[in-house]
Amino acid sequence: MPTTTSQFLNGVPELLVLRLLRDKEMYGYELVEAIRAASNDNLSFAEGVIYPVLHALERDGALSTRRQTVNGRSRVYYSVTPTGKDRFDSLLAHWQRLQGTIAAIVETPRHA
Amino acid sequence: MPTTTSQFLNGVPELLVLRLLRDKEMYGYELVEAIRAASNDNLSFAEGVIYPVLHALERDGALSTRRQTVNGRSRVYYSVTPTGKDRFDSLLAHWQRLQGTIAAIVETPRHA
DNA sequence: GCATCATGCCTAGAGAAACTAGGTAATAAG
DNA sequence: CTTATTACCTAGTTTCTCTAGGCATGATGC
Repeated sequence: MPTTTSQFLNGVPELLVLRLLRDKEMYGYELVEAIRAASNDNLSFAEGVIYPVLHALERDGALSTRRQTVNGRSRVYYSVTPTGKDRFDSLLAHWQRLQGTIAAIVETPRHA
Repeated sequence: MPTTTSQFLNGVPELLVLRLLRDKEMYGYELVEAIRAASNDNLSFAEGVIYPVLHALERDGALSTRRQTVNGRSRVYYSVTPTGKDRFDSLLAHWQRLQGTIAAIVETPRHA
């Protein structure tokens, strides 16, 4: 059974990636730090989590890429496509709906 | 990639099972319906999801069982042990923390 | 000059969990 | 007498996070 840590995280990396990239394009390594910072160190997804998510989203047409070399290191900048925006909207709606449903159940004094 | 349905559900069955059983003991089949009802059909976990969760929680000492035959059909009633209550509390705290973190990020007008 | 660390990319394999798709059996309904 | 409902169960698939690496360049310390 789970260690009670790293629970509930299914789909969260994808949601956050789309959310942060919606504000501005970023490269993978930058995103890893951005998620940590935006969450006040509450959340920390390693590169091994983020890169596959980026690749999958790009494959699905939700992200587009642009390559650029800075200081001799090549970066891959990702930005959100219209498809990606739609995906984020529906993901977010889905999340909020779920969150509301669960809140209603756990906060009920007695079962309905 | 996911169909955007059935996302974010990691750990949710366990959370709801513990929550509903905290109010009153129930048997598996009943729980499946209870989750559907408590969520207004928003959530619907099949028996193939719920039964393994119940077995795992029992194995971990979070649930205790009582067998009873009603109308020739045998039911296995589950109730929450003190261990299970602790588990629910920490699971819930973990969920709420995550929920708050995500809410803060997605609701920020611009990235922090 | 040389080692170590930060930056920046990547993937393979493990592990965990939900989900599908069954199977068994008894009672109730048509 | 056939089908639906109740009630239990599990094996196998899928999907995803996570660990643990590998590769390469530039900066820092000694």
